[in-house]
Amino acid sequence: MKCGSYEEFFKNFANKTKFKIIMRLKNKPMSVNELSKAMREEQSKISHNLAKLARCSILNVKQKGKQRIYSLNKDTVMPMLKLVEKHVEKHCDMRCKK
Amino acid sequence: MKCGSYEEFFKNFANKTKFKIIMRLKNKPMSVNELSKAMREEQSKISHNLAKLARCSILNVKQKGKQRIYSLNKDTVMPMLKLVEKHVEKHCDMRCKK
DNA sequence: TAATCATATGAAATGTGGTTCATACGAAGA
DNA sequence: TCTTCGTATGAACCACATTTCATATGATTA
Repeated sequence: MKCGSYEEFFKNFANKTKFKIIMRLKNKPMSVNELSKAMREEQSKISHNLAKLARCSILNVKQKGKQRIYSLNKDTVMPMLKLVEKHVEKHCDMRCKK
Repeated sequence: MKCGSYEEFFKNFANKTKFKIIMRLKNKPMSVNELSKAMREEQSKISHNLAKLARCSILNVKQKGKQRIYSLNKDTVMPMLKLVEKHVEKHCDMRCKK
């Protein structure tokens, strides 16, 4: 990845938009437009965010005609989310939403 | 934890100061002043940051006389860091500093 | 209980990243 | 090659998190 630091890597999980993208891509790879429509967000917003996610190899891209299909790097992301889930289960108090 | 969301949780790793604190506490628990001096940062800065880390149960606190000793929640944090290390090893290019 | 040490806290100032908007680029088909 | 569709990009703007500074609180000891 061209990601310059651990901090940069983690920023991708520390942001609502990026986190939602990650969640969407857990199910299936998607193009920019698909994501944009599914999330009801501007195309450029999604695009900017995808760029940063891909830069840290959290997502992979492949071209398919005019579209770019983004997919999740599950090897890293899935166990990461599991860890946090466990953490929340253990330490979460009433105020915690998720 | 009183941490309201995954995003809030991850913000602690996505910030230089907080990340440095985490790294320091990998070795041994420390008081606010110890950290402050070791990191050459203002006491209040450290204190503010510690508060957020503790709020998400990334750190634990215990009182010891006048001091408050902060320690790392290794159960969650260590495997988390391992995951990212692996990720970096696999995907990191030349520009990557760590 | 006064003084001191260690830490926390609030608000203002500062810094930084995210979104928006306009536009450019690239691929594919007519 | 012109047009259209899909996506990327740059800069200005905005929102929010972080730091700073002054001060308050809590624990301990003389």
